[in-house]
This record gives sequence, structure tokens and C-alpha cells, in this order.
Amino acid sequence: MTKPSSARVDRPAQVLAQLKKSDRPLSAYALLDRLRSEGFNAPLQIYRALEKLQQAGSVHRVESLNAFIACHREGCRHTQNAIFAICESCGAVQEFADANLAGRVKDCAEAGGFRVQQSTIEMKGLCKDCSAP
Amino acid sequence: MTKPSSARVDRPAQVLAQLKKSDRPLSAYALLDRLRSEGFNAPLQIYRALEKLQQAGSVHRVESLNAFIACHREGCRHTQNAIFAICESCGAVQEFADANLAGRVKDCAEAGGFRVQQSTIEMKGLCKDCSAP
DNA sequence: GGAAATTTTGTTATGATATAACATTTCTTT
DNA sequence: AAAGAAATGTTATATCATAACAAAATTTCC
Repeated sequence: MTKPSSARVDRPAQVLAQLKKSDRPLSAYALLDRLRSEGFNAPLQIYRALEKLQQAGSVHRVESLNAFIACHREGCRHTQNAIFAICESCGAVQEFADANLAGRVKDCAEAGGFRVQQSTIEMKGLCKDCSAP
Repeated sequence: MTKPSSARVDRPAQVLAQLKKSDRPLSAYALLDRLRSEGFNAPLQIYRALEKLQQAGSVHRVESLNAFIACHREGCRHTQNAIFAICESCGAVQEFADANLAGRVKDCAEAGGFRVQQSTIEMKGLCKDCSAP
């Protein structure tokens, strides 16, 4: 008989829940602030949870913000294909998942003999709402 | 009569010279270390010089490394179009400037009503040399 | 089951990156 | 030269991330 799963909390799930609640990316320390009341004490607890979530594809790191965002698709695996549009006015981040386009970017590098393991495509500008008159 | 240009050193030029000497991106603090002997004392001096260089297009920030690299083209202005391939084995960074591809990425966002001001395309993996048998 | 090995988690400390705030100097304008 | 504007210097501090090791939980193997 297998032991019942530990009563210990599931830290990655707690981190993911916070990210899903947020309409914009959160830094590791912003997550820590929000999760102190749930037993988090140190940055490393956040970073370790984030690492697992990123491996699972449920969280993406936004490199140009040093922050993290929940993937908008349940159980997605397009870590390699994510494209972010970051609004500099309201902070909202829109995620695209254009595998075709990401593929073309990769091809561009691989044509030069480079073996791509991971790609980052991010844009900054104004979202539809914020660029309206 | 205009005053003769100050004997004061040109900090951005010093920073750019260091970046050109390097075969890989340098962090602001790595630059500071290399430039202390030339009169730099504080990070802000480096960051301010980098900002000017980035505006001029002669230096790019590599977001996924928090580091900076001299544009490999003299006087280039393709800040909007740069594509980097970063080797995780040797640290070398290859720069592409495929305006067409960068344009397609932009189009992808703008089709959704997003107004792109700046784009970041970076890949990590193994360069040709490092992926050889 | 229980000892040994492995993995995970907690905690402290510190390293690395970046900017705020304000004083000082330099430059421009008149 | 005086007044105002812009750039630079300097100190302090905010922000992001991980090393190192201790403690606890889990797995492995007998």
C-alpha cells in the first residue's frame, strides 16, 4: 500500500495559483511577498518552485522583465514557441504561440550551423487598448 | 569661437572600446572592472554610457544574459531587428540581422492590435563549433 | 522493518544586477 | 559673469538570483 500523499503543501501549485491570479508577470520577490502568509520564507523556495513549473511548461520566464507568467493554456508545452507582447503602458502581457513563426526563427539560426535549444521572442510596445486614441 | 572640446574623456567611447575587444557579451559590472583603471568608479557611469550606446545602436542589450554586446556592424541601426544566437558551451554570441524575419514577428503582434516599439529575439543552444562531434 | 543512500526542502548568507536621490560640475544662454 | 539647464559624480539602496550547508523526507536495498 502506498503511503498517502504527504500533508505537506505543494509549493509549485501555490506559486502557480498566484501567477494565475495575476493579470501580469510577477517577479520572484513579488511572489514571495504574496506567499509569506502561506509559509514561504525565502527566495529559493520560490525559485525552486518556478523551475519545476517552467520545466512542466505551465510557467514562462519573461526575460526582458525578469519576471514570470502563467502560461495561458492549460498544460501547454510550447515553451519553445512562446512569443510575448509586453505593454509598457499597462504592463499587460499577451502571449502568442505561433509555432510556425518560432520555427522560422529557429531555422534562421540553424541554417548557420547553430543548434537551438531554447528561444526567446519578446516585444515591447503598446497594447491595443493603450494605443487607442 | 567654440571652446575646444573638453579634455574630459568620452565614457561611452571607452565602454564601446571594451565591448569591441570582447568576443562575448559583458555585464555592466564586468565592464566596470575593466574600466576602473580608466577612471570609472561606479556602476551608474557604466549604465549611463551603455544607455547612450544603445540609443545610438552601437550596443545591444542581451536580455537573457543581462549583458551587453557591441553591434558587429559599424554604425548599425537595426536595434529593432537584431537576432542573437547564444552558445551555452563557449559563450559566443552570433548576431543576425534578418529584418524580414524580425518584421514577420512584429506583424504577428501587430495583427493583434499591438504596437511594437522594440523586439527581442534570442536563442540559446550550441554554436557550430561546439556542436561538432 | 530498518539502515544506508539519495533527494528534497529549509535557512543563512552572499553575490550580481540596477537605479534613486542628491551634490557637484560643466555647458549654454543671455 | 550670472542664471538656468544639462550632464556627471557619489553614496546609498533596491532588486534579482544562487551558493553552501543543515535538516528532513523519500527511496533503495537487505
